[in-house]
Amino acid sequence: MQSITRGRGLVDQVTEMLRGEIRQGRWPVGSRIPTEAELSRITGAGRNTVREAVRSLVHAGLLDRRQGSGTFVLADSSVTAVLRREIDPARRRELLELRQALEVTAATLAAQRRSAEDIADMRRLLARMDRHHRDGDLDAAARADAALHRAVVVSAHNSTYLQVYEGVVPTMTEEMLAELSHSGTVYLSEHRALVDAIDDGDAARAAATLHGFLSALLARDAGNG
Amino acid sequence: MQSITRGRGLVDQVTEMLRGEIRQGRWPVGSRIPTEAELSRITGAGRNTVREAVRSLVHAGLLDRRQGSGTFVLADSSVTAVLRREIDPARRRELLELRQALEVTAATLAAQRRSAEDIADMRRLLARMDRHHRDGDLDAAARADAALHRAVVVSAHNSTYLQVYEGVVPTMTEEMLAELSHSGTVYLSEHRALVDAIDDGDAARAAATLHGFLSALLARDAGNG
DNA sequence: GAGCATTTGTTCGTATGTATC
DNA sequence: GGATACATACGAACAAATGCT
Repeated sequence: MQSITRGRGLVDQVTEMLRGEIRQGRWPVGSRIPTEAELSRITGAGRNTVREAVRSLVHAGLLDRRQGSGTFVLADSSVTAVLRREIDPARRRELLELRQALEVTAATLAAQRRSAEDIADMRRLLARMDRHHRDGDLDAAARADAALHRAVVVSAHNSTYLQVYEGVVPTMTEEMLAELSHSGTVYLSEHRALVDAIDDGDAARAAATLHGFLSALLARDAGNG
Repeated sequence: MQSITRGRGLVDQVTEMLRGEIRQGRWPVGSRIPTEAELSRITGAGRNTVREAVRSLVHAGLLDRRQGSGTFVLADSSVTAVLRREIDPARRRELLELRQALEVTAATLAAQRRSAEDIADMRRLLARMDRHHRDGDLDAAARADAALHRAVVVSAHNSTYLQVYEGVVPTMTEEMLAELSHSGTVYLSEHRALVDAIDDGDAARAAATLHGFLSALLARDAGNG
């Protein structure tokens, strides 16, 4: 018979198998997963069972099903998917404070653990921010900005941490875009100072730079709201 | 609750309705929700439709279904539910660092925003920790310890923050229990110093106390591992 | 332990809307 | 517009687990 035992929990078994493929990166974010017919053949489960398993991952925010087109990977972590959906963009203060908590500590750790590639990534994103800003492409500049903040968290080398932070990234990127198209400033020098501090391995200075930057945003937000 | 219009996305409508009842506390954590037959009657949707909606919330970690017994509320936030399930207890260092990020910033905010009730809660938990420790009930002492840390985050008055933190609490409580039954020490004076600093409104001292405490745990963990 | 009511678990069949060719 | 395939929703019947008497 098949490798999957028939009866109770069959859907859950298939669900876990799909989740595993996604988590381990064999089906990267953005890619299309095999058709239901193929999945049915691969797993040995009925097509109805496969459909149900896929649906539960759609509910969980990991997959996106488009009729006639296929099923695509939206995120590789349930934590990220749920946070992205649940975080209320209207609570700007709360979001900024969460960023402050996560990023300041991440900057501290990044200064202690950064690799050469980490630094190269951050410098590349800095340059990209600068270039897009000069070119007037504020949309791209905001995305580079968000990517730079994420790169700091990546450099902390803590995957649990990164899972939580990535749930914040989409909402944060939206905020940055609105903010940037409104004010036009990119705070390039502040970001450069942050990367320099991490590069130097100066944890205290990295934390202080980021803390000051986010505090300024918070103070201005309190003034507006 | 509101009745439901037939058409597309009926399952999603029911799901959102159930989620709303849970989020708004009309169905508290631990309580049993109406039977599928009742839900079907209340919403006007068929039982299979209700089942599908319930299933998605089961998968999200908000509900728990027991055959012959009923369906029970497990958590009131998807963020909390997913984090609780996904956080890997084996990654002790990562978890401690996440706690450090969340709790140190929370302590800072708590010192600025604590209410009289917040302080009363924390003092009550401090006393409980002490009492259980003297009585030799380490299990209860560990739970009071975890509850105290949670109370600090509550005092920060940031619900987004609390959602994330509560996902960490169950795993953290387990750790504390293992830790406490191993070492037998409760660090009562450190906790008292933290509460005093928050009570005094001294943000810097509160942050420093908690940062020092968690850093010590991290350092010892690095030594062991 | 036996019996019974309640509740979820599973699987059919059927009807109806909806997308695609 | 018509035909086909698919997705969605409903209902019904029975199985299995639980809790209470």
